[in-house]
Amino acid sequence: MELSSRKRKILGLLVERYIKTAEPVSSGEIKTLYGEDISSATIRSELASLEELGYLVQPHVSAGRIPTEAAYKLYVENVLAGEKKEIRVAGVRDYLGKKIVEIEDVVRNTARVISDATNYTSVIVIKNTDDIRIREVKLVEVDAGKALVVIITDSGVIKDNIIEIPVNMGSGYVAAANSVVNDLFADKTLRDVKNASASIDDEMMQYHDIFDKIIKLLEEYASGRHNKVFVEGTSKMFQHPEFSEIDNARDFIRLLDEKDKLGELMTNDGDIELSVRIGKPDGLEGNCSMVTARYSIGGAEIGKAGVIGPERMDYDKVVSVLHYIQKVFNGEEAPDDDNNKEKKNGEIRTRE
Amino acid sequence: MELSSRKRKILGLLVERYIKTAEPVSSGEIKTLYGEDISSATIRSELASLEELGYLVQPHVSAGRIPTEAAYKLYVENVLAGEKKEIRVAGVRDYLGKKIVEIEDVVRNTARVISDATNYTSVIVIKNTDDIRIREVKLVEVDAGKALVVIITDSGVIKDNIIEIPVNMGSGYVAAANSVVNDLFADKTLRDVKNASASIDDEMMQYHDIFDKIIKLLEEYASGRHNKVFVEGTSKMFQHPEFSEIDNARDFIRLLDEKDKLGELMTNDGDIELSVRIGKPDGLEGNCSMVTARYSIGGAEIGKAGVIGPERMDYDKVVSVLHYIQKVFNGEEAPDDDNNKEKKNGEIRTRE
DNA sequence: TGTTAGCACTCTCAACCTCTGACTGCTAAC
DNA sequence: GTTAGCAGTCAGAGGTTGAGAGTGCTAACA
Repeated sequence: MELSSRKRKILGLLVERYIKTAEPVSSGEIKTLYGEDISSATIRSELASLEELGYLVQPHVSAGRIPTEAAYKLYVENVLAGEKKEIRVAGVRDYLGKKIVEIEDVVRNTARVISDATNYTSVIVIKNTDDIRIREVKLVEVDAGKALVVIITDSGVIKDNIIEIPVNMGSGYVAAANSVVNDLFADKTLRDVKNASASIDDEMMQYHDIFDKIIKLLEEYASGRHNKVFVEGTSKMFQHPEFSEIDNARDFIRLLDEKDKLGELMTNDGDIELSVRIGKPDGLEGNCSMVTARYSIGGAEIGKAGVIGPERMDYDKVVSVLHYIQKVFNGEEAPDDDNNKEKKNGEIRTRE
Repeated sequence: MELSSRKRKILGLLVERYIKTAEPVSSGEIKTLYGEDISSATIRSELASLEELGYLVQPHVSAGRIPTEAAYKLYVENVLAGEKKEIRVAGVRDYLGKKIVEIEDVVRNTARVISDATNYTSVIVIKNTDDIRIREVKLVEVDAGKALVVIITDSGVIKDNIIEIPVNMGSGYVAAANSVVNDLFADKTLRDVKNASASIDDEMMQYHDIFDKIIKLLEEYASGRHNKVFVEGTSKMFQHPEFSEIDNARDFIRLLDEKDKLGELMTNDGDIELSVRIGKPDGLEGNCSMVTARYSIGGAEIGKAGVIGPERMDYDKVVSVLHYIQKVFNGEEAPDDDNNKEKKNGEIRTRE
């Protein structure tokens, strides 16, 4: 169904207004915002028609209209199709200057920056993909019978864990195992390694046990069940009126609290560069929306960075911030001029 | 001020009742709980007197009484002085069986167990103390000019971080630095190391830079500003009626969200084995109390494990659970019999 | 002097009403 | 197709009322 240009403009104005005020928008308000001369009665009949099409609802008969999820969807399509505003965020590039750093620190900082810039809660998942290239695997003896496994990848140290090793094997054992393990793993992707696990030859049999353990570790790592999830700015939710509703607040906190589910939810949106999920239809309880961006360091996908907030989210701003962060991560530095273009009005273009 | 035995008994019953129901307790209710024959009028006059002493308040004139923070304090003293119930928690000993494991996993698991057992939100802080003994420091070259520092202590791998190292120093450089660093650091406490940092002799000067960086890292680590804070079971708060009040919920979430402050708060209670902080007088906004227990692995203090919940918290249960966890951590396994003693009644004994 | 029964009093809470203001949908005219 | 005008609807604020809960006080009693 193709919306008329006037309907699109009215719907766009209404969505933006509602995002700003969180109050139902009346025909009179839109008349003021519209610019050209048009009566509120005309707008009312357009609103009635948009309501029939499923883009608007009235909380009650004498109230203004609020957008439905369908309206947000249309609005977001428009935001994504349009040119992104450049919202440059202070402090990101500083700590990203040094390329290889402890990845968790980068992530935590980034999450905080995103949350502060958007005023929403931000979530970052370090995705455990098969495609990360292992640069080196180190075995470090830590205690009798225990060794620390450090896996160094293209994008930093992403995993360290303790495995048990045979005791009383002589002083050279760990060093030898180290070297053999490295031969097998270095410069392969996790995917390669998993496939190669069958082809261990006789000479290596004495390290079989260690191989098995490391491979198990890698598999567990790659399976995605151990996604690391970082949440920052939880309390920012209370700045938004929908979460004064205790039920919404509870659903929101529950979503963040179940980190496994959250990680799963964030990573299961396929190969989309920037995905937006809105409310119940997308599986989000408690009047929530979620915008997630895939991000990479040096070409390899590392995970997802996202923002969780009310359905009535400032998608334009959030998309811009995430887009900027994405660019910085990929090393495409943002231009240095400061003239942030403002969109003229909120007209929603339907996709042809 | 010494409370009469009857006052103590009444106050104890009232506190326990209120912990259970979250409703103001009336004189009639206490009459039922009291056992011996006593009229509600008598109880009323005792209640009036306890109110005058600051142990009780009335939400309004025709309501029952609720305990003040002072009353909780008295109650908690009684709980702490008494014999702890043995609340044995399933699942703790399993993963604690293996002594050296990735410490973060243990902590996360423990936090979850505590939260599930108590039905409150649990927090664990890995405290960065000067007293942990360094067993070994490993330098692992990660990239040109970058090395991973792994510090292995008595209680596991507690810190890993990346430092920059000089480039183009030849293949043996890192290995040599490794050995020199180890000579300096191995088998010392963080405190020792900090004091020794001045005494670097000439022969070691070429590694001066690396020393400095590692020491800086250790200092930063020991300064407590980088306490690692783990929170589990945030959404459990919503099971307790005080957090239907949106203001309380907000204060609670804010407390958990500011991890640095929270870590500071948890570790700044001195050398007390088990500390209880109740409400505003103890610096907790939003009708919160916090019970924290010092815990150690193999004698060395690792950090604090705690529970955060409403002032009206089941202190008895929480203290018991934390006490049990503490014992398991210290390797004193709990006895295997199942007869959990129930306290007879809630009489509060004032300290002599 | 401590304890008790009885009663008047106070206050909350829920139900119910009314009034006002906000917006709408509809209609008739342009 | 657009508009002015108007009747209709509803939420929310404010006020009233009655029931229920629980107290404090008093006077009598052991």
